[in-house]
Amino acid sequence: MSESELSKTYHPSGVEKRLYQYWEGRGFFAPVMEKGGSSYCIMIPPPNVTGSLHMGHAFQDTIMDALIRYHRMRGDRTLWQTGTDHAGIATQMVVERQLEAEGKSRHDLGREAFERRVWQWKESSGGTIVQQLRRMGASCDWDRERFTMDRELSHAVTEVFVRLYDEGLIYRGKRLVNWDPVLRTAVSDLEVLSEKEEGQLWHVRYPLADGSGYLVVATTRPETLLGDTAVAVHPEDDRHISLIGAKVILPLTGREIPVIGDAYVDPEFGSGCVKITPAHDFNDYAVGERHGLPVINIFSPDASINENAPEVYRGLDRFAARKKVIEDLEALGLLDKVEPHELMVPRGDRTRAIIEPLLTDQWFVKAGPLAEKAMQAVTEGRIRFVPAHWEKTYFEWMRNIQDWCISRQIWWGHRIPAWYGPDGRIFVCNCEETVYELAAEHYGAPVALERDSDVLDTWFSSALWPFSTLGWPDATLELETFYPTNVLVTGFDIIFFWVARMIMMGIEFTGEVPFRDVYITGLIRDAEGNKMSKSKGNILDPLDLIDGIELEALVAKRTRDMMQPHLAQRIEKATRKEFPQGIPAYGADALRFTMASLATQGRDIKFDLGRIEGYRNFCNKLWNASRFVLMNTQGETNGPHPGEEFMSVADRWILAKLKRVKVDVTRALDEYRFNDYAHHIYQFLWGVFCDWYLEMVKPVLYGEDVAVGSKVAARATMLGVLEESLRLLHPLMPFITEELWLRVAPLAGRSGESIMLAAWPVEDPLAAHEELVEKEMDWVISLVTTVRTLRAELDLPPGKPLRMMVMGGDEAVGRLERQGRIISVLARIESWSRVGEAPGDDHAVGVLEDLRLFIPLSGLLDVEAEVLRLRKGLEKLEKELGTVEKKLTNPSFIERAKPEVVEKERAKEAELKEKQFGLKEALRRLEKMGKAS
RNA sequence: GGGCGGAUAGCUCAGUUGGGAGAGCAUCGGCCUUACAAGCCGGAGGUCACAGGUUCAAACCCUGUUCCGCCUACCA
Repeated sequence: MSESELSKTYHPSGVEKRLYQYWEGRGFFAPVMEKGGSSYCIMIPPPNVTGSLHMGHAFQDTIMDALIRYHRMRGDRTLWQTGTDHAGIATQMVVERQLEAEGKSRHDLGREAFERRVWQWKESSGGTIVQQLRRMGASCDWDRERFTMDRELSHAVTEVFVRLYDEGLIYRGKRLVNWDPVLRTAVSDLEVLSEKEEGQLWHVRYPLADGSGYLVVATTRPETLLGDTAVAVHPEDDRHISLIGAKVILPLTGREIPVIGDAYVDPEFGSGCVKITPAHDFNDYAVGERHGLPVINIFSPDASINENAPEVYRGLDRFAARKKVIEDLEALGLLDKVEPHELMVPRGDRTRAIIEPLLTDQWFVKAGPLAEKAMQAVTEGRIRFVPAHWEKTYFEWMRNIQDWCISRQIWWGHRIPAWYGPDGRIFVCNCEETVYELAAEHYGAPVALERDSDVLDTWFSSALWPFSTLGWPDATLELETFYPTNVLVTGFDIIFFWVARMIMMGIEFTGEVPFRDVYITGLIRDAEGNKMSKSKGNILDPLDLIDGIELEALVAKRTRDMMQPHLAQRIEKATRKEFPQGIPAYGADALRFTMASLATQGRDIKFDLGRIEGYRNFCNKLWNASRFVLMNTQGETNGPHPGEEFMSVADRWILAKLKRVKVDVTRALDEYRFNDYAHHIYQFLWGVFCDWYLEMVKPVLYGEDVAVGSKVAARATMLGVLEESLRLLHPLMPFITEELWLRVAPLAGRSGESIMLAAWPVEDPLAAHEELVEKEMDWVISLVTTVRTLRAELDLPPGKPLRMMVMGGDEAVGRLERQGRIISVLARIESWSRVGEAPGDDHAVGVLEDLRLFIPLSGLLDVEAEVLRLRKGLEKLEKELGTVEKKLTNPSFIERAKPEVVEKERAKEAELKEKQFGLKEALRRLEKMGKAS
């Protein structure tokens, strides 16, 4: 490849798709099963098949891919198991909406045809998110992609259901459950979101049956009055205690219901009397059980009033019924008063419909025994949360765990493997043929069975994901190799939905935890800290950050398909203001690097476009540094290495720094400190390699009097360091590192088809002589910086060569002598000389440790300004010296602090004093001079 | 009500076992220096929310307070 192929700036669009196709086509993502040694596996949290990639995915996928690529490079048998989730309710809703557009309902099709239709939809439109994952550079093993409705996974689901049923851990029962009247299905309590809303509190008079007056009860849901079966008061409430046992007439129905005493009532609230509706409130249900109250269900599955209510209300929707009940009460003079009242309203997370507690037959998983073992796994350290504090959340929920309602009254999902005999007897079996045999055996003759029409909660199959995808219940090689998996990367919002349930199921069915570590990520928010949501119009699409998007397209995208069209205008305005130029294409690597650099443990993330721009620039920096290296090595002799004696101190120094960054980066990855990983490699490549080393190497490369061996050594070092750095960066920036590595590696004497298959750099500790080299060059850098600062402060043109005089100890002067060439180039020192005493005319003074620098200004020195500058420096220094001396004069510090700390302070004091002396000396002379003139 | 988290530079945030307050962005000054203006060089900027305590030493440990988030349960 010729250097002309590297453009002056990095253009990710020309690189990413090509390289991804290369990797995928060559099968680089699949684990090498024959290989021995350790294995490494991550299960992707299967995204909804209906979904598209959002920032949360981009974040988590970056982290997973970085870990996967890192371990693959370390030589582990590495599997990133991918796939999607059938998302029962969401998917059914999507397809029903399509049918609706054709003027049909799912009932017109019938169950089987509807299921076929969903499969069709899945084949044609379900692949969006997995294609988007590829754009992120995700190195999942696509040949092993799974879908929770696949035959093998469905088999695992049935198997688990049957075993749990046989163990008595699954049961069917009539219970009050959360009912979504729009979907007409039960949902679990986790799928209900309660939010504060403005409502009203109606105070209703309930006449006493003996005609002696009335009680007032307050309610936020007057329509449920029709199902009341008691009025409760607190048993120690003096105002009402005499009424316990009395009867009241339930308005509008004429039913007589008792007044009961129950400590559930808060005497302080309202009138101290509560209406009890066991069929439509979870608390009331409990009260009803305690007092043996009848349960009157007044709602149909669509939440309209049923035949248990007086005829005038029947068929009314619950909101219409409320209106009529209020009107009727008012007409009867039974409405005492109405107050505004803030209350928590439960809504379905999919439909936003108000959830209704409803008494129905459902299937439940008995959670207690499973939770017990799942908690143990964490207390015993077999599972570790990162950051650790999330285990508190986990325990909190596990301790209060409720039985899990797993049946859903929808069509899309795993059908419950239960059949009912003619007498209602339940047969649960993993095989449809066998179940008829079982029934025949039971009844003594073949009978017709009816299969339960419900399907299972999607999370039921997700809970099995870590082992069902590996072939369970068969004892497969994959299961043996990769289970338990190493780490689960996910958001805290599904710790309950998914993480806890995977742990319960994993332990129950494999005897092993499903994963060792759980890395919990924060939530990605917008720049203002708001949650990203369609209705707020503040969503950023990861693909738009990669590819860029024009303003008009962005506006159109954000305002399309709005649930509340009136918000569109505001969103458009905000979008135009925030992105007046649209969004530029930053590339996948910049996005990934940004995600990692923001991934600090245990905090939400405000996504800042400034960051991604900065990391796009970093890509460009790396690109150009590589361009520089290639320009200076292509067609040149870069090896064999001529031997250590030809290596410059700069060469040795950069190798020492590389050793350090290898250790830092590896540790950061091992500890899930992705921000540290990003920071260290960024700092090394930009702040050390580019800013210093490449500048130091230029005089060697370009110098005419430099030995050939030195030039070869410099080129070899430059190539070697770049090549290893690319490998260190690869897990985070797969594309640009591959593109560069394929050109750099051969020059560095490495071969290989891909950087993703290259070995992770070996870490080894710094030797003593390397630390000395490091120290010397660090000192050189300080010196160069001191001169540059002097220049800037004295307004000396950056390009103007300077003469310099120095006064100081032998070590400093020795360093100066050894590194004179580098210093003269980097600091633009034309010549320097050592002097025994400070020069007598006007010189600017700089101090570095015990070394004093004098820059002659040939009559240009502004004495007053110089005095001011030095005083300022002195002031700052003496402040620092003060705190150090305070410590050292404190006897208890000397006595009680660790010796190395005391030593450090002493050294610091000495260093500061040297510098103080230098500055004072300079000031004294200047002030004398000032007076003289 | 219960639980969890947060408050550090103008902004967004790091800060590992207690031991010299950091980064990026923004800002100011100077540079088109032969890899890179998506760049280079330099500077300024902090009462680590507040009040106590422990310690030779506290951004960090303990107690309390204020404010801000999130989760969870709710008073009908």
